[in-house]
Amino acid sequence: MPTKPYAGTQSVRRAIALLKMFSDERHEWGLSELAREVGLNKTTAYRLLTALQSEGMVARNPLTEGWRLGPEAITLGALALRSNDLVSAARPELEALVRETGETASIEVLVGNDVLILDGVEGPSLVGASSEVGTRWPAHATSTGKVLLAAERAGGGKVPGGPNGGPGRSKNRRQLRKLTPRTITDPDRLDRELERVAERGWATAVEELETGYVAVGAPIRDHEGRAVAAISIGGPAARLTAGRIPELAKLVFRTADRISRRLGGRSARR
Amino acid sequence: MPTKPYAGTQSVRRAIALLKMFSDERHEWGLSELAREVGLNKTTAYRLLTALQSEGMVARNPLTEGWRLGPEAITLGALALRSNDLVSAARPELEALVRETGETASIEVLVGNDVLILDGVEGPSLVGASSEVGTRWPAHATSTGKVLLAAERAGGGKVPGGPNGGPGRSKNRRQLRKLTPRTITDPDRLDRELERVAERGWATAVEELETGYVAVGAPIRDHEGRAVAAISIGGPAARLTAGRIPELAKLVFRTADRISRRLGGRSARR
DNA sequence: AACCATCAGTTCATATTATGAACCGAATGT
DNA sequence: ACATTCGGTTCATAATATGAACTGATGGTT
Repeated sequence: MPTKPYAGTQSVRRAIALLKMFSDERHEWGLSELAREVGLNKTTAYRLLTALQSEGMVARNPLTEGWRLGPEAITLGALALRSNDLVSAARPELEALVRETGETASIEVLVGNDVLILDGVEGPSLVGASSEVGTRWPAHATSTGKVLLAAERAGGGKVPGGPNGGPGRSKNRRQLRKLTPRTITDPDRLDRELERVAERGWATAVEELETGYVAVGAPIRDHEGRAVAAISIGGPAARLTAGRIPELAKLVFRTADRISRRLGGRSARR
Repeated sequence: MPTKPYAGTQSVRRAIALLKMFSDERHEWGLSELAREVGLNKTTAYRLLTALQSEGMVARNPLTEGWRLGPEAITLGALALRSNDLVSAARPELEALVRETGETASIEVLVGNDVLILDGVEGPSLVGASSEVGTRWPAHATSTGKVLLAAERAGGGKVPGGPNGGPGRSKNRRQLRKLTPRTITDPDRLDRELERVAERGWATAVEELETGYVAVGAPIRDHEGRAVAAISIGGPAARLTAGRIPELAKLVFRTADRISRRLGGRSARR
């Protein structure tokens, strides 16, 4: 079996790969460079792009003639977001949490080694975290990510950078990015941290994602007790002091539990 | 030329067609029904779906085993939205407009025969319009849509239901949907309305989209004077009375003009 | 001004790739 | 007990996607 990474349609995966090349750093691509970057023949890239264009998934900047994401991507994304039951179930609880704590709250899911922000409720403070829906952060540096990774780990799943990746799991061995001086990048340390998180049921991220930013997260569980999402509150380190963390953790934990029950999930107590 | 609607990759277009089957009415599909609905062989649909799944564009509901949109769709959509320069340019102006008028404002683009909401700023009133980003409305029943269609028309473009569709333009001849008793559904009447809109530079939609809802819209133009988007304010008919329309139109028009200039566009004066 | 490099986009012969009829076993309904 | 419908798989076939080579335009360099 030389190279057959996936059964299925190659051209479709290639097309999606093209879409994924767009990022906040790079809204727009020229054909040649884009093709080069994804490792496709220019002709192939061109054909795939025109196909995507005909469906509105990409569009061309009339000025620069560059390729960018199209309106249909927006439509689909918004729809995907709305069809996520988690968001609607969590919204009122998040709002309540913000009222209680005065900090910004959000709900996130694990996708790959990142957490994806599904929804956010801004706190009243001016110095607050701005949680942009749809953005992603490295899981190992966030409270929500730790909570979800801890659940993965407990379920025998693979954890990024983890030392216990099964045989042949080379894809997973990639480096844990250091985002601040306090980001946990040592796989063993992360493993121990996750073990602790799994035990107590909530996680913190103290200036591990961004200097000066602190967050506390807890898991939302489905009817089988699997952690399907996590919520957190976050704000400046000046307000989320070590002394206040336990109290906040309790609130976040309880809110997560309430959302779980809304979804027909069981209590977070293991 | 028998059937060769587009050059390009068939499987990619089919895959996107699958994605587009998801809607607010239908978050989730079973394989067979979905395949039947898009007119694909079940095997083909299955393969395309697994390919999309491997890229995270669709995901499966672990409970029902049904197919739904995946997290990657959310990521892409949010990114597409952020990479739209219009949104960031318009935001502060829309906020100012809301402060001035007390009504809800939004910015929209034309995609096909619909307008797509790119961004919205809610008014302070409780009885307000809720403008959900990413949703679409039939262009002919909205103020923004009329503004954009009027520009199409002026530029010799095709207009939905329009009598002046070029020869062989059958796709375009489809019926104008009647959403309220006041929706314009007669192509000739719409044509006259668009002519008027093009002349004066702004449009209204008085209980044409939804009974009790009134909106006023004006176009945003790029450096070549092409209308690339439109903004509007909208609210309950009780507040947006006929007497108040001209004054509101002036405000909306000026705001649109200001956004155009922010984008390096020229003044809306033809 | 001649040159070179790089761009977007097109052509076309090739075989790789996607395709769909038929099939399987499991649920579900009658 | 039988009939449907489901999700999913197999496999021979040809239709489809592929990429090397080409065109023509643009822009920078010497």
